[in-house]
Amino acid sequence: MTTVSRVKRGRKFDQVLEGARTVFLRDGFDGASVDDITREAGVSKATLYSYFPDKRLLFLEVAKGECRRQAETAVEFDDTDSAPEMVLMIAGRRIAELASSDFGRSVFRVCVAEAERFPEVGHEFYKSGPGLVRQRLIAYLEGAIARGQLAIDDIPLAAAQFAELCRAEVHVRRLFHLDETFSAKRRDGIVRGAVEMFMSRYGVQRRD
Amino acid sequence: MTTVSRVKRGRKFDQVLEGARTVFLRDGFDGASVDDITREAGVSKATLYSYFPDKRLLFLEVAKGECRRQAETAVEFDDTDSAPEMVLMIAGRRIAELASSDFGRSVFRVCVAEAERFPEVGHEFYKSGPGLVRQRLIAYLEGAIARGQLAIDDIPLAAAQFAELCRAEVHVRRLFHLDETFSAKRRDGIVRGAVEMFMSRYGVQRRD
DNA sequence: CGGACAATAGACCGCTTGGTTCAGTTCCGG
DNA sequence: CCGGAACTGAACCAAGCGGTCTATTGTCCG
Repeated sequence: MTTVSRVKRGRKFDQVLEGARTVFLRDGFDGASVDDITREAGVSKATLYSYFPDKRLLFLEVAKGECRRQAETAVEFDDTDSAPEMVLMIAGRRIAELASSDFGRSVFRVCVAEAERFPEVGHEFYKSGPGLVRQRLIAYLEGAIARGQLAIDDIPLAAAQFAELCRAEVHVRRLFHLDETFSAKRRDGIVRGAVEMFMSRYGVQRRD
Repeated sequence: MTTVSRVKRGRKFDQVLEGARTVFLRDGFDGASVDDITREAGVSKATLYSYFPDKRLLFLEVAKGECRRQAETAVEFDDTDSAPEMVLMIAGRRIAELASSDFGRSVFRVCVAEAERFPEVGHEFYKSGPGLVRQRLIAYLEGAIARGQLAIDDIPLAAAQFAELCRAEVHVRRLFHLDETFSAKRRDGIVRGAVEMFMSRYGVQRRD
């Protein structure tokens, strides 16, 4: 049971955080009023302010939490023994999925909007999103090179390129509401294009 | 004393727009107060409101103007007869420059932040930025294919891929303040990587 | 030179915001 | 079932907001 430090101080702590999450991701920092948040959380203002000294800190807490959630959805590389085409296809799908999801879009939007005012949010976002993906891709690519499956000189660049290719169009068009959804099919086409391009540049042997 | 005998109506119109531009790009829509803008513009509130009925409309005007400015800086393709490597290298440099410039970053940030509240701003941004680049790239690629310089099946995808490759890392790292500047050298490296990748996928003949 | 009139500065208004306070209510372990 | 901590709801505050209004300035033309 979570009886240890749980019940100590704050029965409604999670409610507050959850409400803040909803409202901040929907309306941004300025767009969200504290009253909105309390209403959404089903909690009184005094309760909210008993947990968080001010709106700023509450926002930072939420933002960091969302970045952590984002990190959890990031790519992982398990079956590193398969052909790079397969591994990259699966990884690319994850990247494209996040880029086109409502969650990914909201977090991105809010972090971009507030990165000037809250630089730490910007860093956290990068570290838990694009940065983490990049890092894991690099690790995989190094392995694949060692295994003789790929030939890459500038590994960090290659990692960035692949990730960027998987987000091509998807990200931007979702951000600016040019497409409200991306079908798995359409996403797959883009990811396949990314893999083909990547392999034709860095693959050690041609395949038809 | 003003030696200028100008059109009476609108002496300070440009001042207002310029001040609004500065403040909106720096602080966003909510972050910018009308008083900030008048102060920056060196103009009174009544003057501002004699030109624009409200803050919303002023913002829209500024946003559209910035998108237009952005469009002016977009790639153009003149010397379409050179080798694709050269043409793409030059185009890619332009893309990477805009992505890493303060101007490009500010406009992007503000448009992302407000695309929810002002959908037209989002559309305008896409149309005058990534969309325009994409469109011109497509036109160029079609020509290059006709000339037998390239072999591409999905042209729009290829265009998106190239643009995205040129922005790899640059854009994201600037957005979230991981790098305050990108040297021309570093940018060139990324663009060169983009061109190499693009050519190894879509070039009709291999070159070493 | 002077009267008409548009452009201006900035005081002003109503309203919302973030944040505080407090008298009372609910919850829960002992 | 008691006592104290957690929670509530509403009232309240100062500050700042977008937007308006008026008194004043500057300019043009007869």
